[in-house]
Amino acid sequence: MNLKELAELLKLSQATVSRALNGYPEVREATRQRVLEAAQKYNYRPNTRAMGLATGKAMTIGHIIPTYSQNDVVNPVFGEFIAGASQTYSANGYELLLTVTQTSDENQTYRNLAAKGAVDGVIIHSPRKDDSRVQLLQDIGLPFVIHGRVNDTTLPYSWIDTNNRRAFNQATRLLIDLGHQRIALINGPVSLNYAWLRQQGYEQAMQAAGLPLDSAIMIGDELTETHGYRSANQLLNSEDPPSAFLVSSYVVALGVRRAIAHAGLSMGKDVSVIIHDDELSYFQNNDPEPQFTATRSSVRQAGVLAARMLLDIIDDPSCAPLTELLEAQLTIGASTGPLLPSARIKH
Amino acid sequence: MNLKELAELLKLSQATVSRALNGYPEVREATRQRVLEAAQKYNYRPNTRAMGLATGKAMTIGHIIPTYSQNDVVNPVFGEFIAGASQTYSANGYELLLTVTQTSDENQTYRNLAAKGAVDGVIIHSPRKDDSRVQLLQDIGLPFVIHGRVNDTTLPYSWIDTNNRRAFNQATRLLIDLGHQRIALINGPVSLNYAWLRQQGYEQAMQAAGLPLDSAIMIGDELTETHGYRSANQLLNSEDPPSAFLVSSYVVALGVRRAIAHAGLSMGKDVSVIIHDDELSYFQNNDPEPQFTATRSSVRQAGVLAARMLLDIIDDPSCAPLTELLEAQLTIGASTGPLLPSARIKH
DNA sequence: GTGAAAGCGCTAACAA
DNA sequence: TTGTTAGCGCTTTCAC
Repeated sequence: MNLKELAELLKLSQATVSRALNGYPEVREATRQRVLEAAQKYNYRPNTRAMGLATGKAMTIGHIIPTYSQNDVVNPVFGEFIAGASQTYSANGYELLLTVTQTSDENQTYRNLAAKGAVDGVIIHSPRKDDSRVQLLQDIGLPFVIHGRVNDTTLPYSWIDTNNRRAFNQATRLLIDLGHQRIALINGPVSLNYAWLRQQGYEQAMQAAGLPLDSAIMIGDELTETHGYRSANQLLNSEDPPSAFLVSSYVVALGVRRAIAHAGLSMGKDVSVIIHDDELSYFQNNDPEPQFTATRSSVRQAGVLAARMLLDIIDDPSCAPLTELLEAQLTIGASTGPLLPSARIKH
Repeated sequence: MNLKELAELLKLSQATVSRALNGYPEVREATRQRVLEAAQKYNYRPNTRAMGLATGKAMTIGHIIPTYSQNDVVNPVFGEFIAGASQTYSANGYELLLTVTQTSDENQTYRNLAAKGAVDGVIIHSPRKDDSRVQLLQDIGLPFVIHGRVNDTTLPYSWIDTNNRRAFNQATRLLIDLGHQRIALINGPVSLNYAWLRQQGYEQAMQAAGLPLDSAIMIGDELTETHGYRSANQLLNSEDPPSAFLVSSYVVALGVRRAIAHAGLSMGKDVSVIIHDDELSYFQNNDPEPQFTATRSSVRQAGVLAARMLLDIIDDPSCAPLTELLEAQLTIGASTGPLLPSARIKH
């Protein structure tokens, strides 16, 4: 069923039917009712492409997920983030176009998307510390919001991010308070800005406590179990093994735990582990009630907000960049042995 | 830059330029070269919507992710699956439209997508044991492939799935071989078919060994850490606690481990745990070399294949349903104490 | 308050 | 081999 057929059926012009459907005021109320009913009855939906052609708007937002290596792993939080964004989109009549792209040809990806007129704006994922996409998108004139931030740029842009630096600063302080001096940081790839910020938070806490920084115990790589195992294994077998691990992502932590078990050490006794994960985290301690909070919902909320921001920008492209820094809620999962309730990090 | 402008620039008709670009044979080679160069130079990309309108094809595939509760969790494997599918799509000039929908209005979602002409076909995720979507999509006439299978239907349809029943049958057998008699199954929601199949595999292995089935130790719920903790905690504190856990997904396993620690038990000694996870898994034992295989790549591969199948169906709608059953590769992660190398499950 | 007609950017008959 | 023309389904002036 298309407009023409619907109009013929109603013995009205396409124009009137269109106006009635789109809420234009000049349509007589009785007519509108008639149109609405018929549309309902015949399950009429305006054709997206035709509408887009006529209005010049795609009513579509692109989400672009870069993969940095051939078999790169997709960040598990994407699912939640996108679920949140999707909610905002459908509430506003937008659709979500997902593109997975290799870093090598990512510039082309953005250019194509803009040139094809496939999207009205994009959300950028996994920003690097120094990311040329900010410049590129501003050149193209495609509205965008970054999920995360870029470090090495002076250009203004819109973003939403969790406070990674603060979260890691606090987690490091917690381990220091527990008496640890040699704390390993098992991180994501430091070329990605979130990992860089996490490292900064760690470094600041260490320095503030007068503890030395040792690049040998700060290891960044893809968020895989293998990374966790290899890194922890290597460190535990080194001359001067750490007494604690601060780990990005519970997937990596699975590997760290395995290495600890493999070394015959007892977690929470011989060695402490703190996990930060955007998606899932909990306190592991001896409370009778589980101290658990999933932060999945906050990642989803970030998606909702990011989408909202982007739609606002599209509405008013001249508006100043929008930014949003979310404090991580209870995102520290710990297996530290003598973890005291008072030491718990609330955000 | 659009077709019209490009054609004027080249002093050719739009038709000729279009033909040159689309590889029609009747264009003179010299002309084609001229067109191709100009297109390249001006970074011309045909407008997707206009093309779609003219051809009647959307060149877009929809992926629909149902959420069953308000704050349902998005299955972490979606990311990998979609990354794989995306690869197939871009190689064939298709785009990926992602929709997250509530189960309550999911029928409308599919109807809308079809009526709006937004997609040429869809991939269905998270099929239920008895899923009306098969019937619905066949009624609508929208080509589709299911990621997973539906149990209670006689209708033919196309699907790709991992062999969940077999994986859980083997995992259960492994635990039985290790001497366990009371094995708890901490599963996903049994209304979802994958969980149902996993349960079947478990039940068959138990029955084949002459062991009783006890519905009190088969608990299905959302794949969250909380589910794992609560279920395991309850079972460990019951009159007749299990000596082993077979767990769907490592996220759930995190909770199970926590409950075990909380009960003062030692994992792999007092109690055994086997984890099955489509996305990530490994053997945890005492081998010097980590026995680890990530199956993320196989989920991604499933995405590649599913997309390929769907495009084939769209090409030839009259073809017979395509199906693909993937054997899980080393998808059992174990923490079983006396796990012998010979007991390892290869697929 | 409603209709006729032009046009969004492209493809595909049909002509030449 | 190339050009002309008529749509694809919708919105939006401009008349009435």
